[in-house]
Amino acid sequence: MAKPRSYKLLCPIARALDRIGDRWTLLILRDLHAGPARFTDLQKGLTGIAANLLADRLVKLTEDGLAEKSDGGHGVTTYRLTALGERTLDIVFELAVFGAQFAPEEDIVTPGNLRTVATTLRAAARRVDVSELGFDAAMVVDGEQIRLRIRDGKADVTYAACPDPDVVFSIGYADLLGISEGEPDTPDRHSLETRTPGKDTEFLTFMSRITRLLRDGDPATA
Amino acid sequence: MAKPRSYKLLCPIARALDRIGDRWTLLILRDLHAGPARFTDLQKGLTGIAANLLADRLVKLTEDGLAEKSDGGHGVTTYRLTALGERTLDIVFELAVFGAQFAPEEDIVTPGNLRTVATTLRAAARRVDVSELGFDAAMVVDGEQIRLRIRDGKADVTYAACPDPDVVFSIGYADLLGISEGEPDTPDRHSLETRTPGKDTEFLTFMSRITRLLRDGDPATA
DNA sequence: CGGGATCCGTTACGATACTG
DNA sequence: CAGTATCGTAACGGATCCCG
Repeated sequence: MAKPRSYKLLCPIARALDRIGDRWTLLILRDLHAGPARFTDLQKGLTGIAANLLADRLVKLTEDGLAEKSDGGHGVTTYRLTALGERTLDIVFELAVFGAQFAPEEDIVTPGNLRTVATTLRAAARRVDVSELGFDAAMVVDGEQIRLRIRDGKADVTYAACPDPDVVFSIGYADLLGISEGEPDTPDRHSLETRTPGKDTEFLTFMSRITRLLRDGDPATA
Repeated sequence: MAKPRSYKLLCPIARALDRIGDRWTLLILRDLHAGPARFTDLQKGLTGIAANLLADRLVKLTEDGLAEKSDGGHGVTTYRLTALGERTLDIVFELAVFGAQFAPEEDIVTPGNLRTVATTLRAAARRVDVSELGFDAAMVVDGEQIRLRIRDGKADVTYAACPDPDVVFSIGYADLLGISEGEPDTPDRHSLETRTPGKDTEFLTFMSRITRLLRDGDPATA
């Protein structure tokens, strides 16, 4: 890599932007927060970022110690965040809260996968109190599975299938976003299947805290 | 303005980046968080951003409702954040915490003013408990004045002179950053002048909370 | 002098094609 | 599948000029 543009300022904000301020970089981090991903997974989730750009960004993220190659098993290589890279989750979360205020463009392109949803949920879940909750939920958004595992006061959200879930929650992407941005939820916008009695209530409690946090941006009011 | 690049994604993170993801934009917001600024103030604080870029960015920020022109008095026009623009402070703060972990470049360029310092302090101050504190402090960093006004549980930090301060705290920019990033403070790195007896202790309490927050990124431990 | 607009060379981006 | 190579286009960066 030739040395890229840098602000060369002492300011910590500029130092951060030198690492993650390039176009696409924060969206790549967003998708990586959903769990390890292959090159092609990332390319799909980012709606057709040019392959050379994705390659460049992954090299830079690796050089800066935010991401690394890992063995995904079966001979495939995956990329995943390092401990340093994980620390961008708070930035990503604040961006999500801020961005939710704006109306989407007219001509939306739909992404090839919904890693983005898992990341937004993960970021929000880390900020709400789940101390009295415990369940495994499969969240099915437009047919794609997101695994929510709540236990011991910690929430783990990953873009992956959830084996043996307590509840299965199905919803469309547009409905989910709308609800988390303040639109009223109605029974026809989602379906909830309970496999372990009582866990549905816990799940709904969790979801209501998440959506309130995303709407208000402030854990204190959630 | 011709329509600029846009991710055109439904994802709230992408919607945020469509507004503030362009190069320089977040640094402009950073400087605006320190208070209303003239075109030239911004140009100085950003170490010589090209004038056309700054003009473009200000137009876009205005169109998107994040900033607006205002009358700075004496016939000068200034730019300031709107209520919507103010909401980027959490993003800027998370960037500062994240960026503080990285060593600065070898060949640093020094900015024409230290608005950046006021913003970082402002963002951090908003997250620490100041309920039992109350003072007006003039913070002099490399000769530039930052006003800290703490009262009624709220902290207001602005890049401006502070008339009649309770304490005057002087320090160099590099020292201030170093201390807030974990280096030990020593008496020779700063000077503290007390004009209202007792307020120096309050000020030092405040500063220790701020630096701990910036170092750890977590208010709970501060 | 502050607040830009214009011009132009350089760099980064984006789309497509191609390769191990 | 996981990238590399090429190339046209758009954005950036520096300089200069303009206007009140």
